[in-house]
Amino acid sequence: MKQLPSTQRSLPIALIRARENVMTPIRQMLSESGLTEQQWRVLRVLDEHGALEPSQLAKHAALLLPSQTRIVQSMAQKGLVERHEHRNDRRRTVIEITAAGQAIINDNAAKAAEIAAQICDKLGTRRFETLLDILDELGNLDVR
Amino acid sequence: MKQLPSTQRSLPIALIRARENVMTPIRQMLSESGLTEQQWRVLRVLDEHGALEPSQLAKHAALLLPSQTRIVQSMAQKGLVERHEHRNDRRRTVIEITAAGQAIINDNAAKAAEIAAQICDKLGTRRFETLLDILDELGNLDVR
DNA sequence: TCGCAAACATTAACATGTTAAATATATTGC
DNA sequence: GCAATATATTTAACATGTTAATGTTTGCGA
Repeated sequence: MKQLPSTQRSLPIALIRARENVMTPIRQMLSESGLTEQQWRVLRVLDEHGALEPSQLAKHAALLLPSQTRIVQSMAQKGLVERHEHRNDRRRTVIEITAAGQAIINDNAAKAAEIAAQICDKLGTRRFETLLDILDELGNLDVR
Repeated sequence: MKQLPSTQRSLPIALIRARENVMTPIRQMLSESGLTEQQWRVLRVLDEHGALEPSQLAKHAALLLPSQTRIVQSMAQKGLVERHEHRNDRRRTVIEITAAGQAIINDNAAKAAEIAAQICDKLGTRRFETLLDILDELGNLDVR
């Protein structure tokens, strides 16, 4: 019978720790704009892909729909995004970034890029790319 | 000026996706015992290290203390863990797994090991070990 | 001995994660 | 044209994540 791996060598725990550490400087940056990391992801995805339907946005931003619903609601209240309904098919709604949201992207893009670059440097570009490749594979594994 | 990386190649998002996928079968297993993944981590750490003070437990289980306080409280109510106070130094408290908690570990250890082994297999042992190494490094990076 | 600082831990408040149930809208079959 | 179904989204309820504020206890110095 297989042995349970030590918690020191547990993949879920290692993923949590890595994420926690990586997010620290990003959260620090975003707190000055009053954004959470999830709100920042929403803005970045909308900036990158343009207006999206909720489910597409959720896939790109790695959010579950119930969370995203709340997040988009509060962001709409702050004027960072807008919702538009399709005329004929009322099931379809798209979410779009506003000028105010775009401004936040513009204000923080350089610093965010620098933070990402620093992590890449400290890890080494080769290891960094390897990590992204394996994580991508892991995210697409059929775990059943 | 550096470019913001595409969200397709964003480390934080990749970490989230990977974790989400890895946790799916584990959550499925735990739901039958009525445990959350965090409660499972607490049990595993206590099983592995014996009684621990709150801050030590939090480090091993990758939990923030406020979350852990609530989790341990609810687990104590269910009889899965117990708190013991030091006689002389009332600042010090240790948290210990109970027989009922130990039973849950024993009931699920084999299946949890199998799930971990499957992921290792599907990714390939070599890539799996590389991933753990890089994640560990990333978790210990000084990100400032 | 009194008061105060340091170290931990808990509580509080709000945001998000997670699962299940409810809603809404279009499509299909009759 | 209407009921049943399928799909997409939102609500609801509870657990956890995150940061700030509040306790609590001990040890130290005036």
